[in-house]
Parts: sequence; structure tokens; C-alpha cells
Amino acid sequence: MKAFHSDEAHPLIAIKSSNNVIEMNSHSIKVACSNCNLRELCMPLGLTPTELERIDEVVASRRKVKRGATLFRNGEKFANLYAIRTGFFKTCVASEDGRDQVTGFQMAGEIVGLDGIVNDHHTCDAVALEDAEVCVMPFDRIEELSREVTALQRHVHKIMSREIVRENGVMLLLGSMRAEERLAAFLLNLVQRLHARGFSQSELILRMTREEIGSYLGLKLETVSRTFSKFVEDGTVEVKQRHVRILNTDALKDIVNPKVCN
Amino acid sequence: MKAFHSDEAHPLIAIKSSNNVIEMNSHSIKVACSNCNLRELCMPLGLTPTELERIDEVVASRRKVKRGATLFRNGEKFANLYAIRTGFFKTCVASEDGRDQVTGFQMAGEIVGLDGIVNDHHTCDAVALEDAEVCVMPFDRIEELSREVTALQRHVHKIMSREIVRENGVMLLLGSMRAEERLAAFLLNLVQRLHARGFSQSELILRMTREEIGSYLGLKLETVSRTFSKFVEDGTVEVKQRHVRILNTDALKDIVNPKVCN
DNA sequence: ATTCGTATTTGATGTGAATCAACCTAGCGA
DNA sequence: TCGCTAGGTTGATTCACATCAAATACGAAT
Repeated sequence: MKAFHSDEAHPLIAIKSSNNVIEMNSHSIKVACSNCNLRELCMPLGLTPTELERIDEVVASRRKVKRGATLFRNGEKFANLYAIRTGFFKTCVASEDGRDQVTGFQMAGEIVGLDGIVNDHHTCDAVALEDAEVCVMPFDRIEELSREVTALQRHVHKIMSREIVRENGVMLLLGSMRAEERLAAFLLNLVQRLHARGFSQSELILRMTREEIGSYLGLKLETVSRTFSKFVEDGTVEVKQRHVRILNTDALKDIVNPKVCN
Repeated sequence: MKAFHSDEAHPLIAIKSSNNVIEMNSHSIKVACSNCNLRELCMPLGLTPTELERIDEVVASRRKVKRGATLFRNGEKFANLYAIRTGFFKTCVASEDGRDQVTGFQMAGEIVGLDGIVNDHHTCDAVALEDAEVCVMPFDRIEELSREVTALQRHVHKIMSREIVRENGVMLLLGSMRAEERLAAFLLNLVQRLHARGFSQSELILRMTREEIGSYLGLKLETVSRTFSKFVEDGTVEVKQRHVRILNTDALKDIVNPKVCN
């Protein structure tokens, strides 16, 4: 179990804590993207120093969100985008009759709130799956600044387009994959994003319940559990509660994209 | 059958043909949003005359796409967004092993191509389901102009956000609805969008095959067909090939959002 | 450590949609 | 007019996942 990935091992969080704890307590050091270690994840690259300084203006403040609390809720007035600094979120939409669907899981460096732009009101809930902290970025300030800083404008467009493409992928998953394929794709996607943040390529801690995974994948929690068990039997992964170790990445890839022999 | 909706009855298309046929043949009249009758669908409202004139610059040209032809294809270099003037498109993504998934159906006034922004390459195909014509809008020109015309900037953001929200809805559909609910939601959505374009609230012509509907809804074509038959039996709709008349909109709504008695 | 509640696993059974297959229908070109 | 073909319907059967149910494991609070 000790071999499983733990919070303490997260390089980003480790680095962050070391220079931000004081900052948050004293309210003395300026909130700034220019020295944020997540910059390359949530902000454009290759900015001039002056541009960087201007970019700092998009972050109005920071906000802590306790595990289980909502960052914003369906129906709430839209005003800000949020860049996740630490923690893990889910976003979910609900139909009138109460069914709900997890539409995504977001981690450090990712942006949430884009759904609110169209109608000036959010159309989904963003819930923290662990204690989290976000940068609050007033959208009108983003729009203002992206008129002046071309790189920011481009970046905002790319972020929105990326979300559209991501959702296209989820539609493919929901529309045409079987349970095993869905879970394999899910695990590969998670581990790939964690790896991009300095985590292991093969180990991860799930921040969400089987039910939330199921909701995201269009499966019932029992099916998620059974499918995990199947993977364990096959020797593809090791699972201990929410600790997952991928033993055979290629096997997972083969499940997602079955090789046709012809 | 004569009661069913036909192309000739489409007010938008009728109006359009009357003042654009010559335009297209002679290449003499300038391509312009400012006098396009779809303006309120694909462009921001409340522009000053000067702004309107500038907006015209975003449309570089028009392009006709034959039924069955692609407007752009997965992997192609991204350069333009396209505003649909006439006709009907589907967009679809494909997994490596050949499965594909229709991610949306687009009609007059809607924008396609947003998927290409992130990686400078398109990640889906856009296929015309009937002879179509689009406005070609070079994206760098859009970006340039939206730095100067705030209303355009806002509009671009809203269009992208709308697409994100739409896809959220499709995820809900694919992840948690049963066949009847999916098809009912699909019909209601189509007829609502057509109605916003001046068509009937109760009659429509499907431009896509049962298989394409099935792909969009995560169902097999046989299931789509059976579900249509079920609706017909129930007296909810009339179906003659691709001609559909909705007899009981409320019944469809009840199917999508089942009333709970408690 | 004990207890409680939530999360998870696993088994037995049911069911909605997929699959396989046959047939029908409309539109189209020769 | 006659096929021909793509699209559509319908029936029989299968199967993957849902549902129902019970047992177990774990974390938080005491």
C-alpha cells in the first residue's frame, strides 16, 4: 500500500504548499499567475514579461472550497471562470426529474465555469471532491484583457475548444463503448492527465466514488465495481479501494481500441 | 402527405433564394452579413452600423457543399469557422478502430468548426446531409476583429459556451436515458430549433437516416425504428419515412421528464 | 477500541437494447 | 417498365448491463 501514490508525493502540491501557506494566511503577497507553478497548465506560454504582468490582473482572488462544497451551482449567476490550483472537482448536470450526470472531473490547472457564458447563468454544479483552492477570474476582466493580449485571447479560445473536443470524446465513449472499454478509457485518461502533472504513469488515487465514476461513464456503480474486479482478475490493474495501480497499460489500450485481425 | 412540411415552405430559404441566387451567379454583390437574413441566428445583435460593416469582413467567401460531401474532415488543417446558410450537416468523430459517433446535427444559422481551434486541426468530420451553402470565416480574422468589436468577442464566447452546454445535455441523454426518452428528446430538440427558424412546431423532415439518428443517440438503427413505431402506436407521432408529424408534444415531454407521483 | 454510516463488492435474476435475419418500400437509372 | 439498391421495418433470439439483495470493508466520530 505504501507503494501507492499518496498526496504527499504530489510534486505540484508539495511545491505549492511550500510557498503559499504563508501567502494565504497573511494576505500580504500578491496573487499572481506570473509566479504560479501551474502557469504552463492554465495560462498561455511565451508571454513577454509585460504581458505576464497584465495576465496577473485576471485573477481577482483565490477561494478555498471544502470537500463536498460547491464552487458554483446550476442556476447561479455567472461571473467568473475558475482555475483550479489544488484539489479535484466534478461537474454535473441534472435533468428536471432529478437524474443527474457527471459531465467531467477536473484537476489542478484546469478551468471550470465555461458553461455559464452563454446565458449568464451556470447550467451545472461544480463540486469539490477534496479540499480545493481555485483562482477566481472575473470573466469580464478576461474579455477585456484578451482584447489587448492576443496570446490570452488565443488561449481562451483554445480552452473552450479543448472542452468541446473533450466532450466529443465522451460522447463517443457513451454512445458506442461497452463497460470495459469505458472504464479502461477513463483510467487511461485520468492517469495521462495526472502524469502531465508530474504524477506516476501507473498509479493513481481516485477522488470519486464508484457511483460518480458510473455516472460519468453511463454505468451503474455495481457495473463499475464488477469491471474493476474483472481487470484485477485479468492482472491488468491492482485495486485497493480508491488506490489503483495499472499493471498493464497496453492491455487497457487494447481494450479501448480492440485490435481487429484481418 | 401534402400537409407535411416541405422545403418550399421554409420561410428563411424562400427569402434567401429570392435575393441571393443572382448574387451567387454574378459574383457581383458583396458577401455580407449586414443584409443576411440569418444574421440574428449567427451574429450578435444590437450592433452599430459601423460595427455591422466591420463584421462583414469576417466572411471571406461562401462555399457550396453537395449532399454527402464533407465540409472538413478529421485531421485537416483548421483555418475557418463556417456559418451554415442553407442545408443540414452532421458532425462525427471516429475512434481508431473505426467506430464512429455522430456528435451533432447542424442547421441554418449554426456554426461548425469549433473543434479545430485547440490543435489547429479538425478532430471531426462535417458532412452535408443535403446540398448546403456555408459562409467561410477565417478564424484569424475573427480573432482580429473580435479584439476590436466587443460584441463580436462576446458572441464568439457565447457560441463556444453554447456548444459546451449542448454537449453537456447530450451526455445526460447518452448517460442516463432510455431509448424512448432519447428519441423523444431528439425530436423535441429538432422541432424546437426548426421552429426558431420559422418552421412548424409539429412537423419536420428528417435529413438523416435511422442509422445516423441511432449513432447520435447511442442506439442501433433497429431500435430507432422500433421506437418510432412505438410512438406511432401510442398516437404520439405520425411517421412516413422521413416525414414526422408530432401529434402530442406533451406526451413526448412526459417521456423525457417522467412525472413522478409522490 | 466501538459504533455508525457510507462505500464497495459480489451474487442472483430481470430486462432493454443489440444482434441476426427476413422482408418491405421508395427512388432511380437503364 | 423493370429491376436494382439503399433505407427502413419487424420478428426471434441473445447478451450486456441494470436491478435487487446481502454481505463486507472502511473512515469518522465517540
